Amino acid sequence: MAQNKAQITLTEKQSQLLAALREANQPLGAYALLDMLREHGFSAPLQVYRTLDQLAEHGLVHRLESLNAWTLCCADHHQDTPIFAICNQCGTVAEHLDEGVAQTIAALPLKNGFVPNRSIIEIYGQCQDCSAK
Amino acid sequence: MAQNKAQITLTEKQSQLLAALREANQPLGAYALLDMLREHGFSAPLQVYRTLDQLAEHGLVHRLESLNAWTLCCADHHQDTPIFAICNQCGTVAEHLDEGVAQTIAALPLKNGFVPNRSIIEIYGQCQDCSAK
DNA sequence: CAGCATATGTTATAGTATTACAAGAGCGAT
DNA sequence: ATCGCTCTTGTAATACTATAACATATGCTG
Repeated sequence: MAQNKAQITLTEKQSQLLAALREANQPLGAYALLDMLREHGFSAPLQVYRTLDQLAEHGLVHRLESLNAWTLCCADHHQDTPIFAICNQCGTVAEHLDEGVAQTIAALPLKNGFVPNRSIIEIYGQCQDCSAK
Repeated sequence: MAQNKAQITLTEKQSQLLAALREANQPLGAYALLDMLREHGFSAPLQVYRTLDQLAEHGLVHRLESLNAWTLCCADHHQDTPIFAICNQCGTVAEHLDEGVAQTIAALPLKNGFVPNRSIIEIYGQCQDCSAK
């Protein structure tokens, strides 16, 4: 799935989309991205979805299933399941990696003969910054 | 959130919706439920969504965020985070509970000052039945 | 029963994602 | 070079999911 990011040459559209996500500093939906990118050659939802799929293939963005939104990958993981911590208050997302947790979860259904191949872990709560206020 | 299920008196609509989910034996989207329930007094999406919300409040159904679909709660957990194992092939969902995993996950972002209050864990793979074929 | 709060019904619309097909770009074989 | 093929990109239309806004009904309390 995820490739070595160093080797990747991005297309213009892919770069633009990454820049938009970086600028927003929080997850964005496909149509929010479209609005930001209309002046950079994006004119229809499908162009956004295709570019997101391409970036996700390269492991550069992740989809947050519970938000219908997309966020930058902030780590250099490959196989590991990312664990997202999403702040209810400010909306920022932190990406955690914990091989132990990922393996424990992957192994859990295995007890019942279930063979896992993709896990989604999204945790809602309050981030440190918002707790301090 | 989830109450003692023994005490709950269900409305007619709630019972019908639960029966539909039970019959399907797999997660269903709101509009699929609507189609099944048109002859039982449901005539608009909002009626389905409201009933689903009520049942979810009582802990009788869960929403699968990555599928935009709903499934019966098959256990009698209260606080614990349910872990869903979803078969890519046949679409059936098994609900697992593992306090250890739930706590490990809940504690993970805590290291960074993040205070979690709701977790979503959905694992895709192949179930035992489908593996055997 | 009047007045209020709560729940339910109905219509319209917002938000998210994909299908279907047209048009162009790259590439090997003749 | 150009034909035919494949792969990618563009565009329009539509399907799928969820909620807003308002009307109507139901039930409780004084």
